[in-house]
Amino acid sequence: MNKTEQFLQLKGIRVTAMRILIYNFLSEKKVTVTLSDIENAFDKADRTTLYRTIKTFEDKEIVHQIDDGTGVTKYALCEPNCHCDLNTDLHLHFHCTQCGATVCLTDHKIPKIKVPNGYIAEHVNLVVKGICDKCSVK
Amino acid sequence: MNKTEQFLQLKGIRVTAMRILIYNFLSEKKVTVTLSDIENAFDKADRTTLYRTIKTFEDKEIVHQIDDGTGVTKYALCEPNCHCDLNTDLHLHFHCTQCGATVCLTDHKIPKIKVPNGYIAEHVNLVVKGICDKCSVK
DNA sequence: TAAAATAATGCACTTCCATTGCATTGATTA
DNA sequence: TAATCAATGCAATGGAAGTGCATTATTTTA
Repeated sequence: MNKTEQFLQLKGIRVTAMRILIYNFLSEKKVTVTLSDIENAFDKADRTTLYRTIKTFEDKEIVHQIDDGTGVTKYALCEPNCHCDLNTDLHLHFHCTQCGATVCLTDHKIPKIKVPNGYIAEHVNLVVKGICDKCSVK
Repeated sequence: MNKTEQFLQLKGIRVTAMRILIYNFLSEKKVTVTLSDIENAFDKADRTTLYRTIKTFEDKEIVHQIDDGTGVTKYALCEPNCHCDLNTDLHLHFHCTQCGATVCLTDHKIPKIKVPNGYIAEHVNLVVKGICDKCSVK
C-alpha cells in the first residue's frame, strides 16, 4: 500500500482505483481544476462518479472548493492541516483573467475582516483577479 | 423628467419604462437581488429583457455583480462614485447562510491585499458568510 | 470462505441559470 | 415623415449541478 492509499484510508474512505487516480491527478496540478478538467483527463470514467468522488473528498476535507467568480466551481487539494469548514487557515485565491487559471496562494493568509455589530462571520472567501506571474512576463 | 430618468440619461442609455421600473426596484432593495427576484417582481416582462437590462446597467456601472458563492449571481446598485472595474472603492459582501440574503457592507472597505511578485491584482472579491444581524437576534 | 451488508460506480434524466439569434416593436435622428 | 438604430419578446440552446435507480465492487460477519 503506497502513500496515496494510506492517506485515503486514513481519511476514512474506501480506497478505490478511481479515487487514487483522481487524488494523484489533483496532487500533480499546481492550479485548481474544474469538474470538466477532471472529466477530460478521465474520459473513460462517468461524470457522476467523478462528481461524487470530488464531493466525498470535500466531505472528508481532502479537497476544497474555490469559487473564483467565473461561474464554474474549482477544486484543489487541501493543505495538510486545512480545516476548510472552520475559520482557520484560510488562504486567498488568485484568478488570472488572461490564462484563466486559478491558483491557491497558500502563503497568503486572509487578514481579519471586521463585520458590523450583530453579524457573525463564519467563513471568508477572498478571490483576487488580475494577471498571474506567468502571464505578466509575456 | 424625474431623478431616475435624469440619472439613466446621464449614464448614456435610453430611458425606457422597463429600465425605470427595474432601477427603482433595485433602489428600494436593501439586499442584493437575483435575476429571478426581478423576474418575480415583473412577471409581465420577458426574462431576456430583464437579463439584458441588467447587463446594460452593468456595462454602464449602474449595478454591480456579486458572486456570493451560492451559484446564483446577485446584483446591487453601485454607489455614487463606484467604479467596479477599477481597484477602488471595493466593499465587502456578506451572505447570510440562514435567510440567504446577501448584503453590501459598503462601509467596510477591503484591506489592501498583498500578492506575490509577478502577480498583478486588478480586482478583489471578498464574501463573508455567516449569520446576519436580523437572524442572529432570533 | 461464503453470504449478507454496505458502499461505489454508471446510466439516464432533470433542473436551473445564463446566454444567443432573430423577428418585432419602439424611440431617435436626418 | 421616413430611415435608422436600439430595445423588447419569443424560442431555443448550452453548460453545470444534482438525483434516482440498477449494477458492480468492497467489506464485514456468521
